Amino acid sequence: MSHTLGIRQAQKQKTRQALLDAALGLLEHQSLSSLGLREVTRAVGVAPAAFYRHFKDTADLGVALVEEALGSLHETIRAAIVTTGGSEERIDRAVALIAAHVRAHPAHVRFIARERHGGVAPVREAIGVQLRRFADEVAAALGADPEARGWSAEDLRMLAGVYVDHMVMTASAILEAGASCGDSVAALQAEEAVIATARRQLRLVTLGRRHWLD
Amino acid sequence: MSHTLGIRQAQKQKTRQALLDAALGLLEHQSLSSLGLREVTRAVGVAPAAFYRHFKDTADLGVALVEEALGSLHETIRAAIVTTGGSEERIDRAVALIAAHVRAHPAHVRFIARERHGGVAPVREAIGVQLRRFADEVAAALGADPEARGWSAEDLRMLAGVYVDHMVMTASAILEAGASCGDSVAALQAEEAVIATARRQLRLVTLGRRHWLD
DNA sequence: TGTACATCAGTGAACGCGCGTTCACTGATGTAC
DNA sequence: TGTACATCAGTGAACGCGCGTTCACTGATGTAC
Repeated sequence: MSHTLGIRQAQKQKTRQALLDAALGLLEHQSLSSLGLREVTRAVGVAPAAFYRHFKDTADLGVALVEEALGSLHETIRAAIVTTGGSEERIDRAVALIAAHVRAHPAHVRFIARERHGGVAPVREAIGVQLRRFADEVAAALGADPEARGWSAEDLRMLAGVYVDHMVMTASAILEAGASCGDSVAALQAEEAVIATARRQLRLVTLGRRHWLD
Repeated sequence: MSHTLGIRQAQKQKTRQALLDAALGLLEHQSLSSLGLREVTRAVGVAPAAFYRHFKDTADLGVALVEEALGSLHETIRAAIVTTGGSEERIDRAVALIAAHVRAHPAHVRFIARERHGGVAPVREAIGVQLRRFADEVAAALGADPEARGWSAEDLRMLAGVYVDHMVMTASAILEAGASCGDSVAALQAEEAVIATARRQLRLVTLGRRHWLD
């Protein structure tokens, strides 16, 4: 039989998750550095003091949000890496995966884009660490590809950095495109334009990659 | 004879600039959305109410900071555009110009990177408008180059977007590299590594660009 | 040039408010026998 | 199974504090004659 959490632990987890969800919602229109502990507990419907049973302060909650947000992104990246086929199809699938990720987790994407260079150092650092980890993973995958024969480790890392940065920028741009249009038809068109540009940019990178060792 | 401002106007400008400078300093360790009006006036040494003689609120001050920060960046971009020579030299000079810009205006660069996706909508939009303007300008310059024969307007805009985004990312990365090392020798080394990577990335783009119409 | 009045950048006191943090508490859940 | 005690997630009241905003004001600067 599976190990079920005690009722107490399960309830605690539920409250913790409610705090994280409420915070993520509130962060749609503000930065973490201005998010108040009382705002979050008010949104959940618990007493302010209850916050301290789960987090030291809002920066601590922010770090937890980083784990959550980049955990989901990690899966998307892995899925994009294992894609096979010609470069054109791989580009299309990678961009489609990003677009789907943005639609599935818009608040997570916004949070990462906003706090990546935000005013809360521990959160900024947590994001930096994870993105560097993603880049290492992408670099390893690129190195395994026969196309990368003759590439130095440094060049592979550079290329991986381009891909990871491009992914974050594209995700954020898709989000922004969708948000800046009141009309939902216009929003979809704007998103499509961003997606088309992202594909074009990846094609440019692919061409550069192909001629890197010329 | 030159038109000198009245004493009153000159004093007002001086106070206004002091508010902007103080705010920029305070924003090194926080986001605009958590910057308090009283913090700023306290740093300058004027009464809180004096703030309202210059700005409606801190978001309004933030928009003024965008003008200031991107005004200086605009000059750097123009300088990078008019660079001549082989692609390798142009890349070296463009990256050197960015590095010099970061050293000359670190707080401006930090502000733009932080607020580009930050929690204050008017500021985010002001930055977006200006960066799009820069991209238009770069696209126009690229279009004038004989290398761009046969490129569609859309492709030129895409390439310009790559350059502008890369510039902002690189500036922010140089800053971060310099800040994350306590040791100043290590900081310089870290900055150099970022600069070397940025050059490599631009070389990749140049190669892609050269084979775009193949 | 001198005088009388207008302007307005900056003052300082006051306001109501929500903040983060602390504390002793309650009562449901967990545990030992 | 039942009982007695321990744990601890969440409560609610209290605290001191700094916030944004308002207002009548002051006094240097500007202007008209």
